[in-house]
Amino acid sequence: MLQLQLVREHQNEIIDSLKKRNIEATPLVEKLLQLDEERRALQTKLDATLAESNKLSKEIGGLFKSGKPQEANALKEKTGTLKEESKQLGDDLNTAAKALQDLLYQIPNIPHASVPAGSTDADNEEIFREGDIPDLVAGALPHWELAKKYDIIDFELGVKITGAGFPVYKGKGARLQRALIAYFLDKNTAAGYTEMQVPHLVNEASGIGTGQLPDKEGQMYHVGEDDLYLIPTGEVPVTNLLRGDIVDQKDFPIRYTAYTPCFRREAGSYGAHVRGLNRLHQFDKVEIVRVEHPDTSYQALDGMVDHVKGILRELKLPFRILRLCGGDLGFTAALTYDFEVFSTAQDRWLEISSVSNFETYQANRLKLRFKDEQGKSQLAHTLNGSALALPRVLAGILENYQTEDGIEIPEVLRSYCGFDKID
RNA sequence: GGAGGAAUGGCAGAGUGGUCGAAUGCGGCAGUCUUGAAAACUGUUGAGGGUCACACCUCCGGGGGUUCGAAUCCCUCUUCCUCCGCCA
Repeated sequence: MLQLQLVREHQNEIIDSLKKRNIEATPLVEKLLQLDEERRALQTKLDATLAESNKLSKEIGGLFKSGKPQEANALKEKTGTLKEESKQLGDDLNTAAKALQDLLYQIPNIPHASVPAGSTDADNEEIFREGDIPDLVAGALPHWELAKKYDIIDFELGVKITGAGFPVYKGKGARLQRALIAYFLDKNTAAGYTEMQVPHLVNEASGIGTGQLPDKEGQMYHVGEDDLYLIPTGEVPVTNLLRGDIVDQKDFPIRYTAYTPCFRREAGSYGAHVRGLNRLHQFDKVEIVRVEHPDTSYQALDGMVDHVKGILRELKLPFRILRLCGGDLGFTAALTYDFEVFSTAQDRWLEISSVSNFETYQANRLKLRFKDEQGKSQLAHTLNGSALALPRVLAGILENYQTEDGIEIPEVLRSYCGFDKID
């Protein structure tokens, strides 16, 4: 959520920036500022009314004490009208504040200056590429064929017990999953991230804090009876650990990592490009989250990008990094880098990590602040990224490491797996 | 799931209808003393709105009510604790 004061002071810059998202925000912003003025006018009026009635109450108390009940009762009459007035003003204020809030929820984050204009993923800007695309044997298979051939992932079995998009990992496939999780967590903790285990269901306040709610309910599984949501990403519970906190500046950087399963309804996405592990309702991910001082958050973002690079290098997977264009940028992000691994057998790039700076957008909803040198509270910056999402990394490994007599396990994972080949 | 108790500032903990945004202690910050530190002493120390700055307003778990006036009384929800039941 944008800060109102910022909108007031930089109305035109904000409208300009939002054009990168292909949003004509002028009417929205104008309405917002108008509501804001209304709200403040109401607040001022209400405050004055309350001030007067507070004053009268004190006088009445004094009169009763000094034994002048008639005079006190005369004053009581007056407070009656004030009470009605303040009740009405209070209701109006709530209505205005609610309308303001609703509108504020509809405005996405302002893209960072470096975000390229554009409308689709075709407009994303490739900023880095590394790794050799392997020459595969003739008849190389996509991962869903490999999964069947070596009996390591069973999609049909998942359909039987739950539905499409809930795969069952078997034998060496299951072990490889566990190995990847352990390996990622080890890499992240070695880089200074504190490992956390967090709930996989969250309440409404958490969903609002990181921006999944309101409006994006449809993407999450909702447990109606208890009004809880299955997390679509570890970002939600991990970032919300600090909701409502005022942290000490000395605590920066705050760095967390967590493994969680992720649950996504993915309503309406079907077709050939979602085969196999490419798009699932339940998948595993290791997330990294940072809370930073505004002055250093972009350095932190670069650090996260380098960290993910390092992991992909060790795994020896060919990858590229994209700077997302305005049209492809998530609602709450100011700047996002996507990592994609090239899947040779599918002959396409697979997104395996997304690293973003949300600046104060989430922090404003979370009320996540810190004390600056002057002792004043300021909103912190929040960032997060995948390090990494498992299914497509697995797909990339299976497809790029296949040989005629089995799938090689990347060097760095062998000690975690306890085997060096799937055959 | 059943019965009872509780929820106050960073923490502990007073406060049962008026002058209480709230005693006191600890912690934090600043200072005095000291070569320096500790101790001791002095001062200071919640958040939000609003204002050029004040004034002023709101907040004692959340919501609603009673009252001229609520941290304090009533209703309700949530959470925590104790006991019972169940249980990995």
